[in-house]
Parts: sequence; C-alpha cells; structure tokens
Amino acid sequence: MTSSGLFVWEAQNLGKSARTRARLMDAAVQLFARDGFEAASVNEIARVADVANGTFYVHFRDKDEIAAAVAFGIAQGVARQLDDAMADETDALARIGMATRRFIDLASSAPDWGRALFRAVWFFTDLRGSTANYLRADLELGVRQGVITVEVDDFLILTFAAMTMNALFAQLQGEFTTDAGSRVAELQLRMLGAPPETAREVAWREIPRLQLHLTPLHRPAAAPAAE
Amino acid sequence: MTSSGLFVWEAQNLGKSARTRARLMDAAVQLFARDGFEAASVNEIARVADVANGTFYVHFRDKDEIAAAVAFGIAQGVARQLDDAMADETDALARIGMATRRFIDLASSAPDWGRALFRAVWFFTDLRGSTANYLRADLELGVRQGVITVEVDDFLILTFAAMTMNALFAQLQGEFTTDAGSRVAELQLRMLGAPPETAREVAWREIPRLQLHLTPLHRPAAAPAAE
Amino acid sequence: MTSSGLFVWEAQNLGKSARTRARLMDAAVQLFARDGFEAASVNEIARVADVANGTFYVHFRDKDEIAAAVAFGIAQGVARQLDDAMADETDALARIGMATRRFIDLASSAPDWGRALFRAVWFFTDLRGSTANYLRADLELGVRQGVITVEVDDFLILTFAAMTMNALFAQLQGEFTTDAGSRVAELQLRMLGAPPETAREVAWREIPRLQLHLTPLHRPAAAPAAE
Amino acid sequence: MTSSGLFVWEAQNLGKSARTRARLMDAAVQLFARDGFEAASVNEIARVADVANGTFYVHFRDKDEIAAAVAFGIAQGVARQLDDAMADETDALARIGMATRRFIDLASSAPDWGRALFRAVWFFTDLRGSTANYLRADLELGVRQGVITVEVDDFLILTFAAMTMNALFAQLQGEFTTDAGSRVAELQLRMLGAPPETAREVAWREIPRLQLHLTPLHRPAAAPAAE
DNA sequence: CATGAATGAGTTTTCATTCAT
DNA sequence: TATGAATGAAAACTCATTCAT
Repeated sequence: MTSSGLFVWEAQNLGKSARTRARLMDAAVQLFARDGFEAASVNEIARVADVANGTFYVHFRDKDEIAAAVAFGIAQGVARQLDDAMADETDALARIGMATRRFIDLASSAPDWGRALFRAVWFFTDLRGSTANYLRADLELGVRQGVITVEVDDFLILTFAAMTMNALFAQLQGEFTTDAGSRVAELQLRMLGAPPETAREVAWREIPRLQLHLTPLHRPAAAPAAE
Repeated sequence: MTSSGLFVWEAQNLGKSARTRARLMDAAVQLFARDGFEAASVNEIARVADVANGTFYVHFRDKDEIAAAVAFGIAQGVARQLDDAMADETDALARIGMATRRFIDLASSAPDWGRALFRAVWFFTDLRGSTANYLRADLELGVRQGVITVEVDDFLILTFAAMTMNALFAQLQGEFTTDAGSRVAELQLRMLGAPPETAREVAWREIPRLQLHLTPLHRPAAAPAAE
Repeated sequence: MTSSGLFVWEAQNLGKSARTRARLMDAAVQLFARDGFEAASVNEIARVADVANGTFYVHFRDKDEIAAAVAFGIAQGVARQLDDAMADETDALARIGMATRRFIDLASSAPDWGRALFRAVWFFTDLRGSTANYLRADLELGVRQGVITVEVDDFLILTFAAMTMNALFAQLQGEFTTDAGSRVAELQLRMLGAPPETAREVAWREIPRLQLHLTPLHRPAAAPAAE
Repeated sequence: MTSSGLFVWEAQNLGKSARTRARLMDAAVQLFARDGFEAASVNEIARVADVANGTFYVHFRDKDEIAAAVAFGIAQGVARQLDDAMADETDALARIGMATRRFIDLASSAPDWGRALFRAVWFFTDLRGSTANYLRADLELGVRQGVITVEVDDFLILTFAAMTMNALFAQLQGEFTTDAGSRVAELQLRMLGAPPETAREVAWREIPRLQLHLTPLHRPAAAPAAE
C-alpha cells in the first residue's frame, strides 16, 4: 500500500480505460514488489486493482506485458528525473556519483517501486542495457577528463550496475538505512580510478534528496493491449 | 549433462537411501540451472532422478528443502576446494584476487552447478552471508597488512560478493568467455585500495586453473540420471 | 475473402442499421466457414465486421440467432436461384439431377458460403427438412412419371440429402475437383431406380454452370469488411 | 447412463490405473454422446468418472487424446464384432448389406456409444478412411462377381459411408425405430447396381441381431498418457 | 524405503453478455 | 443505434503434496 497509485495519479485526467490500465499497473507494482514476478498471479493483480479478472486481459496480453509496461514506466520515470536533476553538472566523477546516489534515493523513497524496479531489472536483462547508456556516456566523459583509468566496456558497466543494484537492495532491506548510496558511490569511484579522498568527498557531498513524485512519468505509453 | 552426478559420486559408498537422495539432488541441480528454482517442478526432479515422485518426499520435506540442501552442498564444496588451493598464500591481496578468480573458474567449469549456485545465492540471501566469512577474514588481513583502505563491514562484503556473482553470470552467459574472473578481481582490488599496477598484476598473474572435482566429489560419475 | 459481402450487397440500399446487420452476417459467414460455429467468437465477428462488440447485440440476441439468420439467408438464396434455373424443366429425373449438380456448383463456387452452409446444415438439423420440400416435390413427380421405384418418405429424403452434402464436402475439400456433383447425381439416380444409362446421361449432360450471384445478391460488393 | 461402463467392464481385471483410465473413457463416451466433443468439458468428464479433475491429466494429455482413445476403442470393437459375424458369407452383396445393417444395429444397440461413434467419425476424418478398408474389399469383390456396376473409388466409399452414418443418425434419433439399417442397405445395393428385387431381398432378409457386448474391445490400448 | 496413482487448489486464459455513455 | 470497457463464469491445464500398497 505504501507508495501506490503513482500510475493512477498520472492517469487521473485521462479516459476511463487509461485509469483502469493504470490501476492494474499500480497493483502489479505492489505485487511484484511483494511477491516477485513469478509468484504474482494475474487474478490477484486484478483483485488488488479491484477489477474483474477478465478485465486484465482487456488491457494486457499476459503477465509479461504488464511487467514490461511497469518496468518501462518506472525506468523511464527514474531516468527522466535523474536527467533533470543533473543537467548542470559537468564534472564526470560528480555526475557518476550523483547518479548512483540519486538513483538509490529515488528508488528507495518509494519502496514498492524500488523493489519492483529491482525485480524487473533482474528479469528483463534488456532494461539494464538501455538504462546503461546514460552511464556509458558519463564514463566516457570521465575517460576524456582523465579521471577514469579503467577500460570502459560492457563488462565495466554491468559491474557498475550490479554494485548499484546491490546497494539498492541493501537499502530496501533496511540493513543500511540511509547511506547505501554514498557508500557504494565511493567504492565505485575508487574502482574507476578516483583518488580515495576525491571519491570520498564526491560520494558524501551534500546533495538535495529527490523523491519519486510522479510528474516524470508522463504517460504509461498508451500501448495497444489488444491486437 | 556435463557435470552432473557429483552428489551421486559422493554418495556412492553410502547406503541406498543416501544414493537416492543424492540422485534427487543432482537432478535438482540440473533443473534449477536450466529452469530456475520456481519453474523446476518436483515431478520433473523425480523423473530426471529416475525415481517415483512420491520418493521425493521421503527425502525432502518440500522444494525449499532440496534447494537448501543443494545450495549448501555446492557452497560447501566450492569453499572447501578454494580453501585447499590457497592454504599457502599469505598475501591478502593475492588471496582475495585468487579467491574471486578461482571461484569463477570453478563455478563456470561446471555450468549447471555454476548456474544453480547463482540461482541459489539469489534465492537464499543467507547463503551470501555465510560464504562471506572466508572473505571477511582475508579482508581483515588486508587491513592489518595496510593494503586495504576502506572500511570492512557487511556492506563492503555484500558489494564485493555482488561484483563476483555478476562476473560469474557474465561468464556463464558466454559474453566474456574467459576473463571475467581477472577483470572483476582487478576492479575489486582497485576498489579496496590496491594501486592500479598491483591490482592489475595480481588479477592477471598466471595461476593454475581449478576444475570442480572437489575433494570427495572427484568427477562426473557414470551416474544413471535418466533423460 | 473471395465471396464475402453478399449480405452487404443485398442491403446496400437499405438503412444504415440494415447494413450493419448485413456486415455482421457477412463476417459470420467468413468465420463460420473458417472456424466452425462453436469456435467463431462474437468478438471476432464484430471485429471482422468492423463494428464494436456491443453492436452485435443490437442486432442479434445471441450467437445462435446470427447463425440461424445466416443459414436461412444462404439456404433461401440458393433455393431461389435453383428454382429460377429449373423453371422450364419438366422431366423429374432431369430436375433431380440438375438440382443436385447445381446446388453443389453453387455452394462450391463461393467456398466460404458453401462451407458455412455445410456447417449450418450440420448444426441446424431443421434446415435439412425445410430445404427438402423442393426435393420432395420432384421425387413425387418422378413417382408419378413412373421413373422412381422406391418409396418416397422422410428417410429417403434425408439419405438423398446426406449424399449431396457429402459430395459438397468432398468438392470443398478439393479431393474431387470438378465432378462431385455429377458423380453423386448419377449414384442418386441409380438408387432411385433410373436405368444405369439414363442415370449416367442425365448426370453428365452438359448444363450451364451457375455462380452464386443470387437474384438480389448479385456479386461480391466492394464491401468494407475489414481484415 | 444407459449403456455405460463398457470400458470399465473390460478393465475390471486390470490394475487400478487401467480401471481409472477406463472410467474416464466411459464418462467421455457418455458426455461426447450427450453434448458433442466440443461441449464436453474435461472437468465434467472427471466429475462423471468420479475422480478429481487433475486425475484426468494423469491419463490423457488433453481432450483430443481421450477422444481418440474412445473412438479407436469403439471402432475397433465394432469392426471386430462385424468381422466375426461375417466370416462365412462369400456373396459380395450379402456381405455389404449385412455389414451396413449390423453396423447400425450394433451402434444403435448402445445409444451412447453409437452417438459417440457418430460424433467421432465426424470429427476424426481419418477414422472413416481406416474403417473403409473392410468396405472397399467387399466392393471390389462385388465388382469381380459382376454384381457391382459402378466404379469403386474413394468417392463411392465416402458416399456409401455417408449414407450409412446418416441412417445411424436417423435411427438414433428414434425417427425410424427399427428399420434404418435395412432401408439404407436396400438403397445402397440399388445404387451399386443390384436388381431391385435382389436389393430388397438381401436388405430385408432375416439375420440374427448383434448386441454391442464387450468382449471385442480387448484392451483400451495401454497407451502411455504421460510423456 | 520406494512407489505412483490420486488429489484439488490454484493458475492462465477465453468469451458471451451487459451497460453506462 | 452504436460504442467499447467491464464483467465473471467457465474452460484447460499444472503441480506440490498425500497415501495406500
């Protein structure tokens, strides 16, 4: 229940169909977060969304399709909000550190969504690649600025992403309530080649916290359910 | 098919009951690796193990129990073999780098087992902590030797483990055929505070490759495991 | 695709409601022919007819009702055209043979319709009886003319009809490309008592072929029927 | 309920599994006869057989598989019994006439089974071809004996079969309580070329009636359900 | 211990039909 | 009339688990 309703919020001015679709997506977020993708059943998604089970299939072909829609919606929202927040920053290390930290803040500010995102990333390997493009650009910037001394390739990016997702997981577990973002960012920066003091300074520097509020998710991508 | 039958081999001199149990565990390894934990069905495990489905419940309370047994068995075997191989090494960075590299070699030398281990680690979060004790000892040794300049705590260990598992995954995917172990080890050592040249030297230094034929688990038995 | 739109064509000068109804019937013909009565879904009929699914129920109480309307429509059209074509023939055997042959030609000239008719006859047993009245009249004429030497009753008529439908089926299957009409007509005439040579002559005598463009149903309209 | 239990009767001395399988087949016969193949649901078959719905899938992959098993079982039983009854007859017309008449007697002596057979023949077109081989042999014998004056080919056989099935249908409807066999046989013999008096004599000659009792169906073909 | 048939709750999916707009 | 979202009952099928032998 925590932070549900984000899709519905977004859809409140759209048609009835869009609102039902959004209700289903919010329900799916909740259940994917709680039970994981495999364990969540279509019937329960419908039940939580408070629609008949058949209604699910009016909007989505199957569980995969709603999962993709949800994952895409979250990822898009997070990415957009991160983008906005970092528009002015030109220092590669700062950008990288802030992206990690803000991503974790954002995703853990709405735990259901964070968890759903976490599961989704695990499930849809594609998602990783696509999201990673932002990261790749910053890493290459760092190489040009001479502050990154490792080879930038897919393996590095996957490793970097794995570290970030692990930190998100830890924070969502509540095992490291507040600091997971800074801690992992510091480790990442060290790994990339930043001097220890720089890594520490960038990773712990005060930044305004972001909250996952909905404006970023402009539309759930009015995808055609039927075919 | 490749590396099946390790549990059966281990059990070959034990009673009939132990051998049946081992057959089930080998079958489970195969199926967890191929389909994941949720998708593997008890009936199919029994079928692959070539026993009646009811027999499963003579040996395990439920699917969770066999999964735990398998995961524990693999982890223990891997740990034992790693231990043996590193008995003489006293340099902390070398120990740490070698452990990562050998773990990945080992786990990817028997892909079924590697994949099963990978899934299991994901499923049994506990497993991470327990295996991590070996790692913690080496990290603390590194601190005492003055070569590790980050704080050693649970978060660091989880991050370290996540990097390793990610590399294992990449290697199992075949995306990075041979080098995932060295690559991630180098990144880890940099992260911990090793100078870049040291990190590189340790991570890429020639070491004898291990194959997963653990002390009592010597090699793929000519096991029956029907198919 | 071939011969769709006959109902729409017929309805082109009627009101909008009648045209929508006709569109639904044409769509139903297509789907009944392709999938059979049970497998054709109301939603798909509406989709093919390019109307909203709710619109279906404005025009028909349920699936049975549209099936009856379609079957009745086809049967009536076929009967009318047969009637017209045989107005001048007074010899009973010639009438009977020609009716069978022309029915098969007609129904197989528009395969969708033939198949739909075939299914419908199977489904609505009534249809058989009603259509059979034409046949009964000719058979009784044959008795009066002394050329039919079996008892004319419902059983004979059903048997006769079964033979005809079987021939239609064979021809629609493409197993007997052109001759199913003549072949079955010859067998029927023999059965009724015609001397073998007469049966053969009548059944294979040249007759102008009919095509299913019934009096008000002239030809495939450039109908919208989406898909 | 009428004539059920034939498969069970047959299986009564076999193992428990075979008996359950037989119960399911008997239930299927009943429901296919009453509702047709499409309308009969797996759950209801299981309910009538008095087993849990899951049990169905222990024995049959799906509805198609049980339908095939049932159809094959019936057809085999009928064919065997017909064979036995006609072993001594050498006159082609007599064989043909008796086969038709006895087939109808047999199939309508156990109405459920007759109806199920009827549906099955319609559904599994293959069945027609295979059963038709007996018929073809007799027809060719008739040609050699000079009593059949039409060409013997697939079309003739299908027509012949259609007439027989139609007669069975009529008799099962109760519209022609007792005589459908003789009536259709007479028509068939006329069609083939027998002189009217011969056709009549052969078709109405007294013959001992057969009843569908079960010995003929030796085993439900211990087919492997699982795979 | 081992067997394997049987269970039945639970899952996905379809579809005729209704109803507010 | 026409729309199309929503419904919910029912169908096919799966699978962890039990139990009599």
